[in-house]
Amino acid sequence: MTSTGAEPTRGDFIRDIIEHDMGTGRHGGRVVTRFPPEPNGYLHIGHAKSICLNFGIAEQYGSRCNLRFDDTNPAKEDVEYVDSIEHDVRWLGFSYGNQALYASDYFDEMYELAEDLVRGGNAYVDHLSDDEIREYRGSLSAPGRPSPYRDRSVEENLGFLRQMRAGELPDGTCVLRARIDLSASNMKMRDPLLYRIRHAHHDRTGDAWPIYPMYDYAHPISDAIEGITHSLCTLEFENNRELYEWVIDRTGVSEKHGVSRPQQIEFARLKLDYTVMSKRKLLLLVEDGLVAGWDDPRMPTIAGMRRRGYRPEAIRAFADLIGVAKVNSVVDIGKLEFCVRDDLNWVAPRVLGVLRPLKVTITSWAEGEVEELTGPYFPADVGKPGERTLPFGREIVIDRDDFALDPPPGYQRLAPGRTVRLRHGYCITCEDVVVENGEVVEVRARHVPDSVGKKPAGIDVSGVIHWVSAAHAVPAEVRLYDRLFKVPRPDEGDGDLARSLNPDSLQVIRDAVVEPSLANAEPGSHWQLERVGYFVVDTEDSRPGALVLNRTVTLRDSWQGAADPESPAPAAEESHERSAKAKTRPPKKSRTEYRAEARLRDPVLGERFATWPATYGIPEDDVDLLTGDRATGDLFLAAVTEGGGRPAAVARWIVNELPPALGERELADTRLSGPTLGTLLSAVESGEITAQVAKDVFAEMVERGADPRAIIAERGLAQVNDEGAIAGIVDQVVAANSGKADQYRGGKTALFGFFVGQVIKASQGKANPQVVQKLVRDRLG
RNA sequence: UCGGGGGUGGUGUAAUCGGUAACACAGCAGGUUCUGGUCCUGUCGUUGGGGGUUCGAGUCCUCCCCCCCGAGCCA
Repeated sequence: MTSTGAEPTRGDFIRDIIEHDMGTGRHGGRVVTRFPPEPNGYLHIGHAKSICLNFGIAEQYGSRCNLRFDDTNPAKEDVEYVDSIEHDVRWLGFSYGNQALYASDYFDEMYELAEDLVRGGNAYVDHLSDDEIREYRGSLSAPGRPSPYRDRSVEENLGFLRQMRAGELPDGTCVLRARIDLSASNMKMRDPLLYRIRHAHHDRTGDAWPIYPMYDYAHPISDAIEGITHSLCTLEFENNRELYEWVIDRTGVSEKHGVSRPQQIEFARLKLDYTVMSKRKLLLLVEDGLVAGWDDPRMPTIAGMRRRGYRPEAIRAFADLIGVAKVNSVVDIGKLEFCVRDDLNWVAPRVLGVLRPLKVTITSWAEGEVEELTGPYFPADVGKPGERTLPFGREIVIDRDDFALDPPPGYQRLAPGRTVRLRHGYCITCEDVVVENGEVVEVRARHVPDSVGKKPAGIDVSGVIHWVSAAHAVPAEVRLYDRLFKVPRPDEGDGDLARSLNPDSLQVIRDAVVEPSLANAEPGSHWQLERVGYFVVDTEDSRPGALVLNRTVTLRDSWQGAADPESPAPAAEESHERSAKAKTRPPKKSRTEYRAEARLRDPVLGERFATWPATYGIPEDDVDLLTGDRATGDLFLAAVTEGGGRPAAVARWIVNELPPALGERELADTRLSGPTLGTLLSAVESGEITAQVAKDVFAEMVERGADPRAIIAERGLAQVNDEGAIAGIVDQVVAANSGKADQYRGGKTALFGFFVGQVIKASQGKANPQVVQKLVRDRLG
């Protein structure tokens, strides 16, 4: 396994859609995406997922992904963020042409289109206050009502809009609203705001604009202007899609630019456990001084992860690992750590460093004598070249954790009387210990002569430990980072972030030492301190002579003796109570209720519902489904009375097979007739054709009103019952899948369905399934 | 007058036409190893629940349950 940066990206539902669009030529074979951050905060790992998705698709199709700043709200935005965002995107390894784009570049065109909307009666200026607008908008379960200003003349509206644009009106005086539908069940369509007045200075347009467009207006237009084909956003914008399409449609902006209309596709945003992802909460951490800044190595920001020592390759591998879907999910942060280790394993040279030094005197080694040992930078399995020298002398230091007076079972380190190997060096045997105030302050040991690179004969070596020559040790400050929060879901509960913080998320060790080869390590360089973890030389605080190392991630530690204080999250007892938010929402009406209402409105349906169970002897559940509308019931009636179908069979077929055959169509829009349905079902019941074939025929009947008899006759679709004929197919299938046949005989009986399926498929659905089953069973015995 | 989107192992994501529930992480058990790392092997599952259609259902029909989103002059 290698670092996964170059591995092929797995398919996902978005790429499926794109593939499909390429096939149908929906966008003229083009794929153009965009990443549209608002410059009001730093990018985090969640954005990284979106960046990898959008830019990854562009790379995959050899096309383009635009970086476009959604700078439509000057009150919240800042150039500081623009710079950091551009830097982060490039650091992740993506490029976006010559320069970043800005929604504000399109303000002129947006305004022109807004006037068009007014002229076309599709927008109006509303003088209601914000409170009134909210009130007039209604609620989730009650329709809104129109503003008294909704029906002013085009001329009046145009006049007000131009006053707004000219800066003649103070903030809040009025707004431009789309004129759609105050009773829409989608709240986003209840005459949404398009422009609001903001006498604010904009970083790019200066004071040129006293009005600014809303997201729902600016976004689709920006996409269209740039010729975006697939506009990917997160799930919470699903309700906005209808409005997105309305704007594209009513402004005609795509047609004006001669491009296909962009389509919005939503996917689930990334959630990670043991961290928070919302910009607001991250800002809170920074402002409250809970972390040292946006680039604090504990932050899930790209800047923070970079400083922590994560490489872009790891982040991209992570994005690839977690995939893209529409399910709200929470990713285990261990997966990120896995990607980081998997990446660093191949790039970080191995060196020795001691975090909590314990002095070891090699009593058998002459004072002042130094031996230059050598050690490769990489283990054999990584197989990269390079080595450095490791001076060894009478006095060395080892980690306190690597010595125990009273070693626990399974301890593979140093203890009184035991021998361990010093990594790349001699084996040493502990023969004495100096204790002061109950604490071991020095270990005295003898070295085993001639044990470098050789197994010492007759001596049991407990393990291998890391060490540094005391005389040559390079002092270092080591910052041990751990997850910022101690609970898996800091977002839940009362939301008091401070109380969920992990008090041990940062531990600073000032008296660590590392081997001399690290003395001039470059800021930003990655190292593995063997047996300790991966580290990066801090880019901000490390100085020549004052090394600062950040722990990027620990090594995987499978030693049970290693006390692991991170107790796994107590499986949050699944509460069967509805969530607080769910309770505030009105209940949905079921389909049963809709059908019942339809029957109340239409006495004919009501009568059918009441009498059919007895008249035709079919289950009430089926009757319910047949009597929710006239067309379905009429079809049933015709199939039974005119087509001679058996009522129960007709009902079952209409209930189970009609909806999928219909797809998006309405029954009334098809040429399906009751009598032909009756004919088809009689053919099935008599054994003339198989159910499988009947479904295919039925699809054509729905599609083009075909006559089942004709299709069956023309194509020779009669059911095949002849054992000899079927046995031939069975033999072919078994021969073609001899490996699977062996597996089956070996006990993998789940393959039975596979073989039956293959045979039936080979017979084009005509083979009698019971006969096929019997023969397959006989043949595979 | 409510509407929209979802539910596959502990976790994330797959599964052509309805036809072997797969891959990875984590866990557990071994093996290799001068890192308790890496690597290798094995092990762990009947798709939220019920009913139905079908020779065969994660996939189709149906009822129920659960979760998420929407009433900013935020994005």
